[in-house]
Amino acid sequence: MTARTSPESARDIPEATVARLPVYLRALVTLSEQGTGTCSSEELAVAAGVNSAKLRKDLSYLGSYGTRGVGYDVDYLRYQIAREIGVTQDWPVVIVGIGNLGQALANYSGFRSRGFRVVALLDADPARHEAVVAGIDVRPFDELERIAHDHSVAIGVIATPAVAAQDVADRMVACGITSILNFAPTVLNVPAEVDVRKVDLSIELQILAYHEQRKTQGAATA
Amino acid sequence: MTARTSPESARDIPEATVARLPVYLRALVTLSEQGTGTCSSEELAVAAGVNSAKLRKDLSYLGSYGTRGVGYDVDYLRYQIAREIGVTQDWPVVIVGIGNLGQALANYSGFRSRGFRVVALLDADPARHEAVVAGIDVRPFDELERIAHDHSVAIGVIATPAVAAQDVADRMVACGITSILNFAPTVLNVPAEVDVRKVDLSIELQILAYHEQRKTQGAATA
DNA sequence: AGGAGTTTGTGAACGCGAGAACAAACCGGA
DNA sequence: TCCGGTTTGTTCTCGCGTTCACAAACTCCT
Repeated sequence: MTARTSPESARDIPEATVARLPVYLRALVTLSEQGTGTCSSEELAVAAGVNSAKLRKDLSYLGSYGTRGVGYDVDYLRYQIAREIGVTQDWPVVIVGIGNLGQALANYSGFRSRGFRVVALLDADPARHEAVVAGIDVRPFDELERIAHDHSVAIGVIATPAVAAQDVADRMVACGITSILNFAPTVLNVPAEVDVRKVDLSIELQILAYHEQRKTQGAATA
Repeated sequence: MTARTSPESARDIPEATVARLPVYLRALVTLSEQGTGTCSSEELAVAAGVNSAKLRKDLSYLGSYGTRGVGYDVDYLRYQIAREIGVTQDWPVVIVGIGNLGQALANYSGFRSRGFRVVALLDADPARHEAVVAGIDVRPFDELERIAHDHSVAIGVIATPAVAAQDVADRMVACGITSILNFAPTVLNVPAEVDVRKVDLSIELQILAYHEQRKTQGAATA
């Protein structure tokens, strides 16, 4: 029987809620560093930039970690969310494509502090194999299989040009990587069991441009 | 009278559709470069990684640009979407915070090719003011007001550390900037008329980690 | 010219997420 | 122990987005 009621919550959390949990977690870390021991849903909601009703509903999917009339214990809730997301454990990550963006990612401190450990930087260009970025040697892309196997890597980051991204993704999937964060501006084709999240810098700007155009349109047309 | 039925479509496009239009645009550019003159909704949907029914409904908000029994003229549809988004015009953009990420953004060719022109790179750190990134001088942050005014900048990009982000946002808003793309891992407080879009690298990884944990959980518990 | 085949555009049903509103539960003081 | 004040957890309703399914419209072939 397939774990019909797993002991520790984790039934099925709505996707929209999952996307907000890291935001709550960051807000809690900030509150904790400020020395706040307890906070209400209203305070935490303001810190996270959301509605307090939505926040409470989100947290209710994890369980009842608050106390009515009091609020939430900051450190306790912080741990519970971290455990739910899975950042209490250590996630080995490999980054492929060490251009400007890849280097920025490798240097980003927000990864390590949240349970992600960059175990390798790979690039197909031999000219980059001499480099050391963020204290890590840049290695040839061909070593992907060995590294992924040795470190049991489950998460891969693609920061290559668009043309190379699909090949990289195919190789990653073949290595047993089942979660991919894709910064290349292209649509990746992967098996259904592999999760892909896409971050496209120019798309975000275009969405802003659309709204900006609508704002100024009225004045210009008049 | 406030343009009650503007001649060229643009009634009110659902937010979810707006977010996908840039994806369609990129797929159309790719098809056009491959020499494809016409495509069906099914072909375009595959290229964009979406459902064909959704694609057709999205396009229907712009108008009837297809031909039944035939499909869409690639270049024509491409122009219509580009015009709707607003990338047929030129958008001056200022980037604040020229660390690793800011440099990556400045060098990103996807901006210029889509109508965005980086008019200035600003940084508060004097040590960076000697640098030239992507052919553009890095200038002191204090010049924001002058540059924003001289170039009529409406869109700003924040790539600073989290602690500086709110100050930068405040100054941007005071300059008349009404659209902000925020890469700093913090919640920005801005007036309602200012659009903010957030890109958080570590949040995306955390979402992947959550699903990854769920995948392996069953096997580990058994 | 007419019919078979193809593809768009849209009406309708369905499911998910957001927000309001409230009962249940807790704390502190008398 | 009881009561007022506070805050959580949850129910309910509403609106948006997705998907199905099909009529309308176009092309091509005979």
